[in-house]
Amino acid sequence: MSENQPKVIMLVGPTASGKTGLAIQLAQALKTEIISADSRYLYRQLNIGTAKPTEQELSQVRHHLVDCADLDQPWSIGQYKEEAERLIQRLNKDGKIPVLTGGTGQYIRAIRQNWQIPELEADTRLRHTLEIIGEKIGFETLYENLRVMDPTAADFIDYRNHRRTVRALEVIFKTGIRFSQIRSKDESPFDSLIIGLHWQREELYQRIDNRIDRMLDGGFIEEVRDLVSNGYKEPLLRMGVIGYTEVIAFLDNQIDLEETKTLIKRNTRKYVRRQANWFKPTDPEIHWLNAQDPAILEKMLDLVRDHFKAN
RNA sequence: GCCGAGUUAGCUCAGUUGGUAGAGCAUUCGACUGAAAAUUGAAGGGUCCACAGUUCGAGUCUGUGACUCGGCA
Repeated sequence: MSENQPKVIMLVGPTASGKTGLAIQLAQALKTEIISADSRYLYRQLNIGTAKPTEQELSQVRHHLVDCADLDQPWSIGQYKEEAERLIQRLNKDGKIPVLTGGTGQYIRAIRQNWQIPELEADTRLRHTLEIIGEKIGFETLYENLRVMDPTAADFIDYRNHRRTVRALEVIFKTGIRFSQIRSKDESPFDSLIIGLHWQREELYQRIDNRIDRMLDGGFIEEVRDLVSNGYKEPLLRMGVIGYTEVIAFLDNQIDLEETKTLIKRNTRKYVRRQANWFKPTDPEIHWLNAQDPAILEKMLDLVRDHFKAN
């Protein structure tokens, strides 16, 4: 690793694994700051249901990329990567090794693998049009069109995945270039230490269940009711935020409270399993630590020392 | 005690006129380049309550037993 490579500590793990608290402790010990890698912490309007760090927690250590967007102006992977990388650079200039933490695997991987993301903002109208066409002519036919224009992209996109098919076509139509040609990976410009928090599934599921019960008893329903009355129902449903979707159904009298709880728990477990695809036990770069180890903070500090001592 | 209904995957249940079984949910694994807490693919898992009988062949028909749930006494 070269001397001038900006350094970053990534703290990853599934939802409810304890990242928030440990990141704060770690950042305090290292006198540094936290960069969130959570696609739902970005939005000011989302709080209890996303288990966002509390005011009190946020005041302990400087956090970045939390509460920086509005629900009606959603961020994206491209924007996230740009901002996060800028922050990593800047904090390094101040002599700090930032702690990048969050559960959005795509964001983390984009930085780790230095994804070159097509610089093309989402065109909601075009997407909508393509979806309508897909429904008319059949998504298989739409997909066949993609195969003709960009066979490579068709190879890595499942024809049943409408959303990805539509995005690929969107890029092709708007740029005239094949989707598979504009996206790429690159060597990471950062010297990163990646620490993962490991839990047994059963225990994690239990923690999640408890956390959801606490959210629902702790004002989550009121939070969603306020959002709905402030006109955020549409963006919330479109975005598909676990918890919010189910509570909206509850407020609309489509399901009762018991069912709401069950559904949120079920969907959160599914999310945990999807997250595990981004943070794999077999990933050679992730230093997995047992999340329940009482000495975990010391172990993290050891890892930091060992990893960065060379430079 | 009598009458009725039932017993099939971890759970809830399908299973057509007999040809050794399916769905949803759950569980597990995978994909992911400007919506990603999104979107999406795949897999594992059943001595079909037990025993006997009819039949070339029984989850399916017959008998007996066990258990469950209703109703009546």
